[in-house]
Amino acid sequence: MNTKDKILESGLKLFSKKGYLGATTREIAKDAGIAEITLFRHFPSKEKLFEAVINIHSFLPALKGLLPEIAGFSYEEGLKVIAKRFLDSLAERKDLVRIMHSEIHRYNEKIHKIYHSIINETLKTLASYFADMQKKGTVRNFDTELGARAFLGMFFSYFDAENFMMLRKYKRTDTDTVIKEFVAIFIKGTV
Amino acid sequence: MNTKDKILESGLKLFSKKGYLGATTREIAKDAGIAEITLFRHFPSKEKLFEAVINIHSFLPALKGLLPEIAGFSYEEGLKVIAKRFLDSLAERKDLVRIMHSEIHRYNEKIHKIYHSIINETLKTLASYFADMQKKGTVRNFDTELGARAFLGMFFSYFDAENFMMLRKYKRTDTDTVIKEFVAIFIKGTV
DNA sequence: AACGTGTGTAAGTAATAACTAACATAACCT
DNA sequence: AGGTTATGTTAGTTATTACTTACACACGTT
Repeated sequence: MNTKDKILESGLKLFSKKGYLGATTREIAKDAGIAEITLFRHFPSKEKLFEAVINIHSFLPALKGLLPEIAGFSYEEGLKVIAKRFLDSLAERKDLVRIMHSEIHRYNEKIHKIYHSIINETLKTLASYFADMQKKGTVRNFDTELGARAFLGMFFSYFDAENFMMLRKYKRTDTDTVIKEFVAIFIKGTV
Repeated sequence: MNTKDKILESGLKLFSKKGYLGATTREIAKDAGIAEITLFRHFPSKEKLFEAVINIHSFLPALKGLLPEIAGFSYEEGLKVIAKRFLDSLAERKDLVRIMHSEIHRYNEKIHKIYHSIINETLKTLASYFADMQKKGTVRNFDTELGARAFLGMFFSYFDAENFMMLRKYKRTDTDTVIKEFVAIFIKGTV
């Protein structure tokens, strides 16, 4: 791995562990196994490094291409797949989600934009799925965007509690149970 | 208001706005309208002040005595009241919730306790309400604690987005709509 | 061999932060 | 009146941190 990537990796690690102010450039450099000045030769400032860390892990929502994939599934199976994919996606980007969650209100528009694009795109994907289901007559009439928020909200909140609040009442192995129960509630609530 | 309270108030305000590291003692003192050294005369260190701020606002949620209150209500009305009360409760403690979200990793134990007291008590209240409803035959059989998490998760996530992520797609005045829609989904999903 | 590029080491600067020392003032209690 | 208490003012100290300067080493290319 080249120097720049090492710095980015250590940046992600330490920013997510200690926050933007808590992580020092010295520490990041040390963790990356390079000299501090080398960090500044690659990134003009700590802030630019932070941005780079965020941007480099900014991903296209994995759920976007999901609609065609689940087109043949039943409503229940479709929702289960979406829920699972959503939780997996969050878990993969756990560190990033944590940074954004904790730094978002004191850090400027760039983070906002990225966060928006992640959440909004997911919401829209889901809302359009619901709209399709309404056209087909599978589900009743309801505000599709609110429905999407309700659905993802259940799972995001679960993820949040599980990973950050350490409310480990239900262990990781029970994720499938959670998905099943939440999806069941939602399905009966919308059909 | 006496000096100590002024310091605590400014502490809450600035810690929640800028985080523990981001808020300086000078700034807190200035905001409280006192000399910096007076702050240190009341609190031996910044960390002790932070603890005091957290502890002073740590209180039991108002939802505990809610069950008897909604005993005569319909299932739908009961859930609406609980949702509203939960959202109001979060809104009242907005600053504290924000602190907990951003500083939870640095200060595990204390923040944990508070978080637990707010969320857990609400969860239990709700779960026991569901259990009652199951006994009465109003709702179907489902895991009451998971149901409570699903229900509150929808609203917590909504609150989170509304207040911290600034996903202001729905304005504050629409809260009633959100409650109505979420409750409708949940009711149909559990009856 | 000469040069550019990427890196390291060592030392340092400037700003800021937590926290302190010393002394003054004003209010209140006995 | 005298003493205690809570506060202010001013000017520190000490530690840390983002960021820099200056120089040297190693490597590959020409």
